[in-house]
Amino acid sequence: MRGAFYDRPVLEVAPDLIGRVLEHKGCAGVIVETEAYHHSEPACHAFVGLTARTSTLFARAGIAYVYRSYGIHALINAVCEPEEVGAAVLIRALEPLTGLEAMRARRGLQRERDLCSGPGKLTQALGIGLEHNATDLDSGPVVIGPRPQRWASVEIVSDRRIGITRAVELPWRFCAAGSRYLSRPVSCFGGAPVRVASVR
DNA sequence: CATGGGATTGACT
DNA sequence: GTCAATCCCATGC
Repeated sequence: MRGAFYDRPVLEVAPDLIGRVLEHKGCAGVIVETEAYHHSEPACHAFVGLTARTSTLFARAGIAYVYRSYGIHALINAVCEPEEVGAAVLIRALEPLTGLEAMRARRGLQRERDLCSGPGKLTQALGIGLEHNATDLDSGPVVIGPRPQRWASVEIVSDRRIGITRAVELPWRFCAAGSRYLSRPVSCFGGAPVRVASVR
């Protein structure tokens, strides 16, 4: 059923998104880094409860939560869990797959490794903006699709989340082990393999 | 209505 | 390593 993949505990969905493909208007990349956010912890926007801003986080699973960060960047999340739970997975980095020239044009640089190696970078590269807030991630225009064959099995490591000041101790960042396209290397404090994903 | 703080990035010392 | 850009929105008066 609609959004069923996302209507689960956010700590299950976040690692399950590693290896899947984020696509918009012919530009696509493999998700190699995610972070989980849940209304029970203060780093999550939904911690303050239901407001105009967080209404998307408390909406149905399977839609995008896109918000402006530092007045400049658009960050995209996948909304998870039932409607009474404010939770989402932040997409933090992609390995570029298709539409690299359009990505280079939007980013204004050439180096493949720099195109999507950060949450603000990947939205710029794919042309994703605030207008995509609350849009459906199965029907588009921004779509998350299944894992390509070579990503059917991928080792995932967990780590502390990046760039936050509260609930810093939670190991809710998930990365494809050994990926060269992460926003930052995996810290020496995290790094234990959490699981090997299998085909769904 | 005024204020302050970011789930960031890129330029610069 | 430091720091500014820039704007949405939650909060408080």
